[in-house]
Amino acid sequence: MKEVRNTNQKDIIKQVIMDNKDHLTGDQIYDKVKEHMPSISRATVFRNLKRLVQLGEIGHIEIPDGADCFDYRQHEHYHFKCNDCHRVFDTEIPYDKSLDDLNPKFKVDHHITLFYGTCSDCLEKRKS
Amino acid sequence: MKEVRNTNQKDIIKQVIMDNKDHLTGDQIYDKVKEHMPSISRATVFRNLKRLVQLGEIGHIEIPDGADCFDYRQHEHYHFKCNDCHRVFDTEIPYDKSLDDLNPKFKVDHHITLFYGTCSDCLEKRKS
DNA sequence: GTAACTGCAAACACTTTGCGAAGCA
DNA sequence: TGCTTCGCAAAGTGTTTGCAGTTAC
Repeated sequence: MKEVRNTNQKDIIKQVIMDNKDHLTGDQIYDKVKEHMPSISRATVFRNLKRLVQLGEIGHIEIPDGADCFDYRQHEHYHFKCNDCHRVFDTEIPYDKSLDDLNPKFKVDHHITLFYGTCSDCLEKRKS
Repeated sequence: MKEVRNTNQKDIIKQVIMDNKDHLTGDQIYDKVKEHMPSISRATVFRNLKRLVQLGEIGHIEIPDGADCFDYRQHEHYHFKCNDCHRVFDTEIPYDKSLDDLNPKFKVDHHITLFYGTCSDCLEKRKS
């Protein structure tokens, strides 16, 4: 088992994610972390995000088009992505683990569902 | 309305997708098309794939990690991606359009669901 | 004829990697 | 001390774009 060390940069990255209720991309996290530690490098952010996901300390949202997102939530849930502003939101739809067992051909580990459409903010903007 | 022209390269790209029952990435399609037309450029392949998707002539599978795939079928369905060989397969699970209406906060257009796990081929290989 | 399409190369967004230096246990 | 992590720059992957020349209608 590989030893895991605590570093300042890791703490700050974690803090940024915890403090932020949005879903941030790696790059957005990098920008925010740099406010607290201007010398940090992008590679360090991505490396730590990967480690934190593996440790189960943060959640990872896989997005087909564009950058993957990270959030503080642990339990699985579905997401919605706005085609206009490209932001990612949580949905209220409950995660249905039983779907994984519907496929006899594969040994399914988990699944993701992503809804596409227009968020309320962008619907508003479109009217005006 | 913009005029759409038929070109040789577009026909070949379409043919490659129709002939192939797998789910190919843009790059894989490029490789196959080049067998028939060595002078074709990658940009042309991607441009035509995009057009064909917009015209509804081919399907587009959005994959979070790695390259997007294209296939010949029109109707929506879910996919499975093997974590070992990274191939993408169709699932038998019926597309549930009604999920789109469960979210009052957003105007949902469509959704994708992607299952992750191990395909039967890779399960076999793992045993040996 | 003229708009759409092509090939090329360069740019792009996001992420990973190699390497020597720094720092935690 | 020794292994993890860091910062930097460079590479990698998948895709798009700008442009000048070519082609379909």
